Amino acid sequence: MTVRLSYENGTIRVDAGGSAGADGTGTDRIPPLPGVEDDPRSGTARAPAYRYAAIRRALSVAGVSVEDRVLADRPSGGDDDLALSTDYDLREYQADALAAWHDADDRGVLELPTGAGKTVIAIRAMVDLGVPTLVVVPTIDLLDQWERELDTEFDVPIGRFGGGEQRQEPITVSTYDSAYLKAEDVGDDFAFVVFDEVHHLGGEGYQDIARLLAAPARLGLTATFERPDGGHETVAELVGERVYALDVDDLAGDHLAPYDIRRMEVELTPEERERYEAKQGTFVGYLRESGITFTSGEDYRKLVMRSGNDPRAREALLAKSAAREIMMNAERKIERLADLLDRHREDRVIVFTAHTELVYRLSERFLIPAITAETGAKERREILERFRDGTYSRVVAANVLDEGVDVPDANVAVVLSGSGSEREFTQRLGRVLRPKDDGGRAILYELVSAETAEERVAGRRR
DNA sequence: TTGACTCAACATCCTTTGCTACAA
DNA sequence: TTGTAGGTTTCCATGTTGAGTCA
Repeated sequence: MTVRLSYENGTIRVDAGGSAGADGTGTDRIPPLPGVEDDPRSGTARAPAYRYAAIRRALSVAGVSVEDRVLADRPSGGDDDLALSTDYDLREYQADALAAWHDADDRGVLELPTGAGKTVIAIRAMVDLGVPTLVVVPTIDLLDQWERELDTEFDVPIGRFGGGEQRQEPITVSTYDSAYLKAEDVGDDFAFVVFDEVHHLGGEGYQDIARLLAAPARLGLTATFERPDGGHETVAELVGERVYALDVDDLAGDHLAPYDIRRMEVELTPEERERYEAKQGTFVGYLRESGITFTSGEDYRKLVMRSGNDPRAREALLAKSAAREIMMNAERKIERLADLLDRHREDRVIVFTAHTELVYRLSERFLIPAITAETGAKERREILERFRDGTYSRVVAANVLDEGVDVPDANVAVVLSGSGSEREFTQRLGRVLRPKDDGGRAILYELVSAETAEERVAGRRR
């Protein structure tokens, strides 16, 4: 018996070759295959495309002969294997990471800190496999960076999905958004897919990108694999398990700058304290009265749902939000920031906050260029360029510089306020860890309002 | 080509206690 | 007596991004 595999709209179609089975599906003699189910509408059996590699393996184990048309139906007829080469030499840990990935059948996630050279490993993997490859990235900025990098490294045209262009080549870079829109059409055109910042793939909609692609070889890159919502388990199913992990401390002092984290507590002013306690009291009081207890973030979502038709729940959430704003934007943090900026007059400083309004206040008060979501692409480029060439020695930003932006190196970071997200914290720290020419240490200051919920928030992210 | 706009998607959003009704 | 679920079929607010549309 021969089983025929082909790609159809994001699925792998499975037909028993030659004669159809008695039930008309043509699948009655096929051994059980991972993810394959009967599809009565088309009278065949099929599985989500991401199961392709597992199906191949199962058929091989069962000793079934296979007529595989999945990747062969590409425009080029499958004859487009690429002769790629690279001049990059991998560092020892990069080579170890790549070897671990190959050992896992060319699947899996590498968790390495920002600045560890994840791109280089991916390029080497592309050279090793020499097959059509799709690279998926979260932002236009990263799209540009990858395109430049691949263009310099390889002697083949680089395709691009995103930022207003839809140009496909054997090696193509795409945003997650464009990949989501095109995955069904191009799902059988690539034998290898690289997901940069792969934690994004845990998002509800983005998961479909990986499901619709047939590419048997899959590489995920991230600095922070685990997601608070457990989405990394889905990522592991779609891309492969985490096969190699290093954290910042494994590389600090060697390939990354040595660093110190200094937490500084500031007191709320009496007026802030009064407002904070009132707002926080409204929130906690509501929880107590309505018998709501928190064991996880899930419970918070339930409260949010409840607020849709319970005015008191809504009032409690608004009070919580106001309390958060008071502790995060405390007046004495700004005074402390003034001291720090004074102390680090000779250094390159990035100030991070959680609220845009505070960014503009700090920008006015200290005459520092500001970057928020409202800052246009052109202006943002100019500010970062001047920060890079030394015209500016400090920048204040909301959450925009956390990820996916090529930020010039700094050696001091001041986190005025942030979420409890471990990812956000790791990314912010990563902004000061590029090795210094003089071998100097990087410093991250974390300003926390004493005796507020912020102490717990700050504890959660570390 | 650029810029302004809208829209959709994603991420974070959290407390220190122990009620009430119902099923097994 | 003990164990368990708890509004049903999302979304209080803010920040950020990419895609698409239109002038």
